[in-house]
Amino acid sequence: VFIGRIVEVEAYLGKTDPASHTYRGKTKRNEVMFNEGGYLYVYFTYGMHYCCNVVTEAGGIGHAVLIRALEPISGTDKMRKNRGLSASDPDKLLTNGPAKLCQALGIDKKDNGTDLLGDEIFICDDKAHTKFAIASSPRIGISSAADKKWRYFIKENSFISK
DNA sequence: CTCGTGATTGACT
DNA sequence: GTCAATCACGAGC
Repeated sequence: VFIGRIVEVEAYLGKTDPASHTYRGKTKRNEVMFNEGGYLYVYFTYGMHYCCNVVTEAGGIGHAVLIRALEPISGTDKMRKNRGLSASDPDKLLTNGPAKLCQALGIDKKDNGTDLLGDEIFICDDKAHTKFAIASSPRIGISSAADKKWRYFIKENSFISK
């Protein structure tokens, strides 16, 4: 079992956001994003990578939050194995990027559409870590709407991607 | 250390 | 045919 703290995310706002997969409407690939909030949207990109998003808003809206980085808490040995890293590599290499964290957690196509209220993959409140500074910046790896600062991350956390 | 490029699937024009 | 919300690796400073 894996535990990780979410330390970096990006917002994708459907029809109002040219960089969103759902900007041009519903397709077979992005249909999960049009579910009601609480589902996991996993997409495949660049021929070799998976990235995971948490669907938000009501059904039919098409908004989601891309999980860009985690701070590994538990299960790091298994994550290291999934990533093909050696024991001497630092933990920050395990999950400091959207495709890396999916590989570390073993998330792929089969997890697309997973109900986050189930017992396989879920998000919970972090009671041990409530005080932190949140910073924002332009999103990474996109070519449109680059002026929108919709990437949010925990300031000075060493497990973010940049 | 930074920078440039190759890998390679799926959906849309 | 083109483009995409990326990463790893090798070359060169």
